[in-house]
Amino acid sequence: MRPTAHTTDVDLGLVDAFVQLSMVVGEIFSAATGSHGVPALQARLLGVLRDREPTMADLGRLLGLDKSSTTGLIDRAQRRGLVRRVRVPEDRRSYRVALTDEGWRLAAVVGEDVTRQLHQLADHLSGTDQRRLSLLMSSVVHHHAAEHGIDLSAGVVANRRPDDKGPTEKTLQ
Amino acid sequence: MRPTAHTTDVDLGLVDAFVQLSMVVGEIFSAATGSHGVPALQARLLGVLRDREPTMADLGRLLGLDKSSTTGLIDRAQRRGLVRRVRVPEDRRSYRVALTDEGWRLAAVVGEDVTRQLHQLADHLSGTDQRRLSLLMSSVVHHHAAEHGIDLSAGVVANRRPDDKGPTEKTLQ
DNA sequence: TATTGTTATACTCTATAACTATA
DNA sequence: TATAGTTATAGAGTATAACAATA
Repeated sequence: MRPTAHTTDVDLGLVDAFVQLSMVVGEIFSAATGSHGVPALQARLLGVLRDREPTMADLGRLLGLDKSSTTGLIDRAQRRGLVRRVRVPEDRRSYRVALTDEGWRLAAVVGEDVTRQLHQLADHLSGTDQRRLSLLMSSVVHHHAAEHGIDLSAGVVANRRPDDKGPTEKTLQ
Repeated sequence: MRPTAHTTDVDLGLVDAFVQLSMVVGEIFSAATGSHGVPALQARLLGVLRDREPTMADLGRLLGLDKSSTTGLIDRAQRRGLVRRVRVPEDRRSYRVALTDEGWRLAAVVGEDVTRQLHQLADHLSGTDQRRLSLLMSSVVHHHAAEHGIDLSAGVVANRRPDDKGPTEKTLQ
């Protein structure tokens, strides 16, 4: 049960390891989505929309954005043809945001790319250490979410099963 | 040597744990630096400058920025009174970027704040699990840096010893 | 000619305040 | 009045291309 040989690297210390890992992951994420022409936040949006068709206000809560920031995000994503605004009949002030066909396509390919590249980040670790790292990071994330009343289900680009097309599969093809 | 009780939280999986942890750390970092009126990138700049007095080109390499982005960053930081441009006599095209007194002061208080808050992020884990997590994340960072020829010494806001005033201590007070 | 750095331009992303339309 | 969303504005951060000054 001792760590694999690689974990004998110099310890950065908890705080620097947090910060530097976070920068590495952020750079990989941005580079992967950018290589498909999708800015990082819009890629995150695609991931969130694979699971739901939120209103603008819902989306602001899920992504932690001000309502005006949400408007701007959806404007830009709509200009790229990734999402559309769908009127809500019950409340004519409100929209639901949904993926377009192009949005579904990009969500899939970008999600696969991000998943593959982030897996490579840990492929030098033993299976045991990979599971250990995953559990410890998950524990930190859950602990933080619980302390701040955050809904973890918002998800990211990478967290969908490949057969899960989401609530609007009728709009596909 | 079994994990502590908390690590029995639901496993997000390696990829989602990477992404969500990276978002949590990024948010904590931004909020901590923002509470002192310092935008995140400028805070990272302060951390880097505690260790050296780089030229604009050095800085671009250290932070992974284009030279035009570096110009913009130093312009903004200078406008806040955090850094100054120092002429290099040997090459009159070049500047060195150095912290001002206010820059040194803010680098210290912001660094302490970030360190404290990021430590809290893992304070529910046992000492053993904290060390394990630190080592595993360090291993991932080192592995990634080695594969991409990256200089890890760039550092972050948090990685200085409190007694290390850096190369320009004569300019303090 | 090559390098250092700036400027012009164009995006993305973020928030505050004022606004419109609907509930 | 309160809520959903947009607009106006301001600023941070990113990059590409054209440029000036120096090596």
